[in-house]
Parts: sequence; C-alpha cells; structure tokens
Amino acid sequence: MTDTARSPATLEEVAALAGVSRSTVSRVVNGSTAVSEEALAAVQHAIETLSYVPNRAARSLARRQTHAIALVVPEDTTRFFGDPYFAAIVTGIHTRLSRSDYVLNLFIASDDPGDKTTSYLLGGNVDGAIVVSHHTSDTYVDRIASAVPLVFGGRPVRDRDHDHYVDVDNVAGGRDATQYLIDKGHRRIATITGPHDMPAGIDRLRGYRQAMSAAGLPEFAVEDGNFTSLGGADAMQRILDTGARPDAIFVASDLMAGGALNQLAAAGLRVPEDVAIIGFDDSPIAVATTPQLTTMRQPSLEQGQVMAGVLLELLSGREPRRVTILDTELVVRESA
Amino acid sequence: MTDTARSPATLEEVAALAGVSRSTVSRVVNGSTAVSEEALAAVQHAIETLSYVPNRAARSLARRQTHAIALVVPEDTTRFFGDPYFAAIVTGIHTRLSRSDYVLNLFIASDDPGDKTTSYLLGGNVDGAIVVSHHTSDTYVDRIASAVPLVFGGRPVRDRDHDHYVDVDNVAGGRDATQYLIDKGHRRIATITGPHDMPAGIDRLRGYRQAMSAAGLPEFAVEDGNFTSLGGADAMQRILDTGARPDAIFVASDLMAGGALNQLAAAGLRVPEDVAIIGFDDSPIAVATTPQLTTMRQPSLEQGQVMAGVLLELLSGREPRRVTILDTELVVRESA
DNA sequence: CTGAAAGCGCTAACAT
DNA sequence: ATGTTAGCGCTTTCAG
Repeated sequence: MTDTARSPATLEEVAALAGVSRSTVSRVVNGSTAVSEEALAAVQHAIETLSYVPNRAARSLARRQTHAIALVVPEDTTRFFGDPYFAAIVTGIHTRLSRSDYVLNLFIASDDPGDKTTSYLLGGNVDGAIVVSHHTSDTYVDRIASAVPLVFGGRPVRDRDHDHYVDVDNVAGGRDATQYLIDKGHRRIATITGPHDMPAGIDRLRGYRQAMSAAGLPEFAVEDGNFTSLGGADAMQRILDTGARPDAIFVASDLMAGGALNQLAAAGLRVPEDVAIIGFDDSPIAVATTPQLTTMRQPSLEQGQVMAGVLLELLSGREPRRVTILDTELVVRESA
Repeated sequence: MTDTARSPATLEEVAALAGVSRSTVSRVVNGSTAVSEEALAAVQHAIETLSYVPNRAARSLARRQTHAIALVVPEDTTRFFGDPYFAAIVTGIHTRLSRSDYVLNLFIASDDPGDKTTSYLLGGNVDGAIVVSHHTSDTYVDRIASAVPLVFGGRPVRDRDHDHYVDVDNVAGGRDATQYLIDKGHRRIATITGPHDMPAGIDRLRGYRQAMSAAGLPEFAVEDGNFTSLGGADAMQRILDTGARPDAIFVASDLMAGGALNQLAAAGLRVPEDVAIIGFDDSPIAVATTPQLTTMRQPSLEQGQVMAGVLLELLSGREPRRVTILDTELVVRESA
C-alpha cells in the first residue's frame, strides 16, 4: 500500500482539463453567476474527476483573509477546561462554523506579552477570534482586539461598551434559583459563590442578594468556592464550621455543588431533607451526584453557536447586536 | 479609539528598513547561519521595531506545507465530548504543540464521504492529523490516512499494523482494578462495561476476565453501560433486577460509576459497605460523587502530549515508535 | 555571505 | 461571458 500521495490538483489543471481559463474555473469555484452553462458543466466535471480542492494558502494570500478563526482560551482557564461547560461551548462553535467555510484554530494563551499566540493572531493569521474570557487580568485581549474582530464568551470583565459578547443572564439565574428555594419555604439560605474576579461569579451572587432582599431575608452565609469541586467542598466545610445550619444553599456551579454534597454527607446531613441544594450549569455532573442536582441550566451549546454566529456576521461586514443574553432555566431534580 | 489596524509588516518592509534584501531577511527569520553579524543585527532590529510576523499563508504557499495539524473528533464522539477525558487530551496536545510552530485545527467529522472535513484534510490543508478514534465504522479515516500522516488516540479498531497510535494499557487497567477488588476479599464481582465496538470497552472487560479467571472466580455479572452516566445507571439496575447481589463492581468508566452509584443508593445499598465500586479514568467526576470513587487513573493529558509528539516526529521525517502504551494507576478513595 | 529572479496557487481588476 | 495580467508575501535556487 504505497502512499500515492499525488499532490492535489490545481486550478490550472482543472482549467486545462475543462478547456477554459483559470479565471473561469475560479468563478465557478467561487459561485459567480457569470458563467455559461457549458463552461460550468465542463468545469464541474473536471473538478469532480480531479477531486480538486482549492488550496487554502493560495487563496488566503490572494484574498488577504484566512478564513480561519481562533478560539482563545486563557491559560488560567485551562483548569476549568475539565468543566463540561467548555466542551459544550466548543461543540456549539464548531456546529455553527461547520455551516460556513471557516475553520477553527484552538489557542491556549498565556498572558505573556511576547506570547506566541498573541503574535500569531496579531500577524494576521486569523480573521477573527472568540475569547472565552474569565478573568480580570487578561491584558493581551486588548491587543488582539486591535487587530481582529473579537467576540467574548461571557461579559468581559472590563466592559468597554463596544465589545461584542454573548452571555447568559447570570443575575436572573442566581435570583431565580434563590427564589425557588424561598418559594419552597426555606429561610436560612446560604450561598457558595464563584470567584469574585469573574463576572459569572459576581453576577450569580448578585442575583442571590436580589432575591434575598426582595423577600426580606438576611443573607445567611456567603462563601467563595472558586468554581471547583474542592473549592465547593471547602466552602461548605467553612459554613458548617461556623456552626451555621442553613436549610438551603444556592451553589453557583454544579461542580462546587458536588463538592458541597460530599461534605454534607460526611457531616451526616441529608439532602434535601436537612438542607436543600440548588446548583448552576446543569452540567453532566448534575446527574452523577447523589442525590441528583436541581440546578439552573445554562445553554452552553447555544452560547457557542451564537458566539460563532456573531463573529461570522462581524466578518461579513454586517453589524450584529453587540450583546446577546441567553436565558437560564430551572431543572428540578432531587437535591431541592 | 480608532482601530489603527495597520496591515502587518511584510518581509519587504523589514528588508527595506534593515537595508538588505528580502532573501537575507528570510534567512534570519528561518535561522540560517549564513548571515553576517551586522546584517543579522540590523534585521533583528527591523523585525523588532516593525513587530514583524511572517505571513503564514505566504509561507505555506511557498513551502508547500501548512504547519497546521488537525484534531479530528468523529461525530459519534461528540456526545463524549462532555467527557473530561477529551478536555485533557486536547490540553495535552496543545501543550506539546505550543513548543512547536504548528497550530491546531479542530474538526468534528461526520462519516459522510463528501464531508467538508475530509475534503479539507485531503486538500492538503493540514500537514498531519490526530484522530481520537473510538468507533468501528469510521471509514473516512482510511482516506485521510492516504493523504497525510496520522496518529490515533487509542488503538484503532482495525489495527492495520502500520498505524501509529498511543493508548493506555486498558487490559492491565481492567485487570488491576479487578485484582484490587479480589485482594480486598470480594468474590461476587460484577462489571459494567463500555461499548463492545470500542477498544477501550473491549480491553477493560478483557482485563476483568483475566483477573477473575486467574483467581478462579466465575464472572458474576456483565452488563454494557455504554460509557455514559445513564448507561451505567441502567446497567446497574439490570444487575439489581436479576436479583444478583454482587459485593463489588468494576465499572469501566467514572461516568458510568456515577450512574451506578445513584441506583445503588436508590436501592438502599451502601457503598462500599454493601458493595464496593471501582471506576476507571479518574475524571473530575470521581471526586464529585458520594462516596468519592476509587478508580484507575489514565494519564489523558500525557496521552495528548505523546500523540502530538509522535505526529511531530512523523512530520519531521523521523520514524517514531509505532505504538506507545501508557500505564494506568490505581487511585484509592472511598468507594472501594 | 548576499541579491536577483522565479515561482507557490489563487484572486481580481481590466480588457475583450 | 471569458481570458489576460498582475500581484498576494514568502522561499529558494542560482549567480555573484
């Protein structure tokens, strides 16, 4: 089985076979209407028999655009890569892109100013970028933004009111989750939050506070769980250690809720009987815990799709809406 | 803040500024030694002040190579994308690649013969590909393989004894996990398996069988859990429904183990007291369950790195070892 | 050690 | 409707 890796056919060859000029072939390849029936047929046939696929590099060079878009994941975020949330985002982006002829380049970027990723993007090697931004400090984002159109996943920490982004309504999500607990008759409602330098963390806490104060309830306990399983467990333990006995907890992510569940079990507390738990995300982990998590679902797949869609519009010169906010949805299972 | 998106500097401009020819600049950019001290210094300075970054398209066109590699995820696999295993693989690949000047293109491929992904890869748009292959039916892989160097994540289903791949030792992993249970004094050991068309599923079951028969123990119960949480739960339920009462279960993935745990809890069975559970993967989910999972860790991040490394060697013309097998490792937590 | 020149495969005016 | 002609930015002989 010798690799007869014949180098791919070129426009030139197609033209020769079809008996037309390169221009004509180029026209049909690019869907121009100004081509006669016969020429079209001949070219299509030639393309078929030669299995012609346009050479991307040549096309990029001539058109001065790459038809590639970058997905940039800040390095700090890679520890969250294990979060199914990302998988859904990526899948969503890819789904949307597969209907276009853009390809997706994946970058995991450090904040290093001399960074390879940054200079790559700045070097005109992609047409646009999607940044799944989580943290406050990402200065390189500004530099990228000056070179190519950008869309953010999640509200940028420093909202410069000209950035495009798509986010879920974290405030409403936090509020609704907490309200659900209140409606169930709970009064001593604690919360385990995400980090305070991430909008998602900040906003969900804000939602909790809104619901609590609207109900005339005092904040019972607020602990930072850092969006990780371990962080959630630690936060739970800290609450327990103070001697506080909440009858319900709004936990700002399922991963953290999972961790909290462990501590609760270890402490001999039953969920939801002794304390109700509501998570956030509706990640796969939500059905793997015991009891399964009641949670606020965020449409991550859709978020990915929309982000890609917005970027595509930007690239096509249209002016899409600057911010898109997706709704969260309560998913009731066992824990609350 | 007007976007002064000046188009990136070109070789030509660098050459002009440095007072040399394009060739010379090209030489220093590509690390040729045959350049005088002065020329070198001048060029480096020019590059610096112009923030010159080579245009990838132009370079690709001239060199006839793209410096891009594709990560191909079969579409069937996207449902497993939620599996943290993938996240780790991707991170590993990227880690290795970031030390090279290759970029990563992400593809989620359907089996459609006229598929965009396939023709893209066949069109010479990437220099090589990594296929995270899981299923039996992926015919398009053959076509890709005929066009570019390939490395597989996991043993290809149809091992054609010339494919490069890197895998973990699933047989040994399954065997060791089962043996651990045996050593703990368990005798009625069941197993929940992965799908029978995936090598990982097949091999882990094989390992279970080896350990059981070596210990002179009969297979207690074998149910297919499909590598998903729900599948694991169903399989567990089927075992329970037969009236069988295993005292331990080797579950071939953590996700499935999570599902099984739920059924066990619902049935009023305590883990590990009534039945010990050992999972596989050491995925993040393993610490989110109650009790936390004892499991066989597979080094997914390393697997990603090695895959990328092998492909890079292939691309550089060297001949790396054809198959690399990584070890699994027992992680003892609470469930067994 | 360095420069000139000829492409790489494609697009995009500009003619015709 | 179609062909001709310049490039796009870089690499790479080939001379010098």
